[in-house]
Amino acid sequence: MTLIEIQEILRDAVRDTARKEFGVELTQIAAETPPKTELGDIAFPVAFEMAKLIKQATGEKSNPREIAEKLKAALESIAQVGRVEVAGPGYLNVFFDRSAFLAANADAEPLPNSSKSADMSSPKVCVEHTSVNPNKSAHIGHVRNSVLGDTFQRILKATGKRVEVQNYIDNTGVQVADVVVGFIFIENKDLAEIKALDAELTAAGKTFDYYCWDLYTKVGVEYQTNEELKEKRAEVLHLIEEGGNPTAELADFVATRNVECILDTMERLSIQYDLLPRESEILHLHFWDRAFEQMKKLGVIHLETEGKQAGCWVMPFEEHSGNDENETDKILVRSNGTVTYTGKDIAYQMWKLGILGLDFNYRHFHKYANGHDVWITSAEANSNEHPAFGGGETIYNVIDSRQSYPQDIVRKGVAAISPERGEKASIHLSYEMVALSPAAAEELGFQLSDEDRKRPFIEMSGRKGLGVKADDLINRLETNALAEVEARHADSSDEVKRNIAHQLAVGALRYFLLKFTRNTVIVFDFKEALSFEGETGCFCQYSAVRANSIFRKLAERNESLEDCRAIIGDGAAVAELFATETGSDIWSMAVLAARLEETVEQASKQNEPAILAKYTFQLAKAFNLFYHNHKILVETDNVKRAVLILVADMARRSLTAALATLGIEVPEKM
RNA sequence: GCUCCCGUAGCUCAGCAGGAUAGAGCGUUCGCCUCCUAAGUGAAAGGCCAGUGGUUCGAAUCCACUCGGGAGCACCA
Repeated sequence: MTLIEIQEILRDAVRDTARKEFGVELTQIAAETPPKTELGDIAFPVAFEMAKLIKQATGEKSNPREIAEKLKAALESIAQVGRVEVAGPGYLNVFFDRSAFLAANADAEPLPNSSKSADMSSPKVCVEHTSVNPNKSAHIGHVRNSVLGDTFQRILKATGKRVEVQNYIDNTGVQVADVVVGFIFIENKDLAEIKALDAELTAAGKTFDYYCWDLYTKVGVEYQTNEELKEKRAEVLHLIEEGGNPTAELADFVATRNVECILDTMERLSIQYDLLPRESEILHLHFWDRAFEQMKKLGVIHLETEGKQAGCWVMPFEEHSGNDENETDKILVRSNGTVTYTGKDIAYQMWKLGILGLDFNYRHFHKYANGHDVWITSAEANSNEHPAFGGGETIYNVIDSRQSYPQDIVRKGVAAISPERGEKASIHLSYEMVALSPAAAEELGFQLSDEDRKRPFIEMSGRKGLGVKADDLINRLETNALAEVEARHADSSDEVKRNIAHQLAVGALRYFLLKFTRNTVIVFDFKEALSFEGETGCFCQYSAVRANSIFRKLAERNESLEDCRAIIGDGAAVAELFATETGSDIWSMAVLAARLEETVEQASKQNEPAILAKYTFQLAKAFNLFYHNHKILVETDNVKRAVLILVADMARRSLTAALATLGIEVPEKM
């Protein structure tokens, strides 16, 4: 019986007793973890609420402690419960039958639902993340998006959801046009020359996306003084959108090469995708026209005939309070007949939900080293063997909080077209940006104005070339980690050492980005991001590595977990052990390890990966303490030794599963 | 002008379907490797939870207002 199951039984018992004994109907019953193990394993502060409800119903005042006493009797009759205490003004503190719990959970799967995620009958959800404009390399702000999205999809899978991961490619936008302008009009290169340049860069160990990063900045600077060049941008943008011309072909090469580079960067962080939907296909397959038809038919959009918006198709949007300058209605089709970004996004969101009535064509894009396939949309139907994409029950869009307003419009627009699915089918997983401290910006070599220097943080900007590039940071982390590994395991092979350094770098970066809750602005600090000590991914990995080394030693001695279970027998001696002070200490490790499933559920429900990150750290810290306090292998009391081993095993399996859900691997040694 | 987010230890952050003594990490000071990995660990110091008022048996947590800081409100994407 898992912890979640026991909790449900307890809740039911509380609810039944409240109804039978007091005539009170409880809807939600809050269960909390007491601050200390001495105060029990689960606490219900429910008697206070009941006293209030009874007073409302009958007008009679009742004593919370007396209510708690009655509930106590009901809960104590449950098999999994050892005893119940009424504490303080009326807390109901439940203590499990510890030895029975250990026997039932010692070999339990820490995340029992995760296997269901591969089952085609499980509900499907889509998670869109990354979506970096394919005109330059990714920076640390993009990585926050990707790590958040990737971790969240892992959390959803751990709860048994079937997940499709999409990375939207805006390959026809102005950002791509700007780099194309740079190649054609500043560098005077044609497609063949760009391909040659790409080959040169690759041969020199450099990357195309880094080259574009600099070129993009250069174009931005040039625009400030060169009006002629700015006019070229509009021309280029138009040619790209139209397609079927040399400029569009050049742009496609540039965008695709950048996508490949960004996918490489993300793969270094264990981030993979299922599908890359592109804006070019949304245009060429006329997704918007279909959405437009539906919206007109349903009357959720109308043609404005007078006023400032005359000639535009607009969607009423009352919730947004406009002022004199900003209208309250949102324009979806401009007076010149072109569709706005928001309009396209509504059509795309409809496709994701499977209510557009159109589909993309697909072709295979790339096979990852682990065999996973990623597909890309295509205008031509040139592959008939592809998985079914889109049509998710719920859609999670990982997009930073600055886009809350447009996301809100998309959600409301889609809900207007499909009221039965409603707004709840579209979830904006918003997060605050990663910014630079003024000091960090200067460390990167940027000149700041006096005004900027006084600001709490400086926003990163791809246009200005201001940002910490993802690969640079990963490289620095790997270099630092390698030096540490070198110092500890000089005799290992280079390949082993590099692999460990890589795993540590990934752990450090992912944990660093996940420990902050979504609505906290991360003011990037090199020292903190590069740290391997304290509250870091490395700390958690180290804890797991130490745990594994215990079991490596055990295996060398030909001892197994089955032996431990045999030693425990009927559990009478275990119950005696858990009743002592040291036993209580051991118990608290076991019960914390058993809370992983509950924590993952909570992180999923609240759309907050940081909850899992914090738990993982807490678990690692608890294990370090456990490891420090109990010398497991040399323990002479047989029963205690067996219990220590079983609990250590629970902890390391929970820790490993928690880390895996965060996208962090456990190195073989550190 | 309107909307949203943030304000908790010297610094960076958790805690916020109201509940037990407000927690971590970094930094500071003093300790711990004959023993399963010291990337570890013990202890100390450090708090009017921005302010005011309200709701409540009970508020860091909910409500209102005020003050600071940030983001957003396009026929841009």
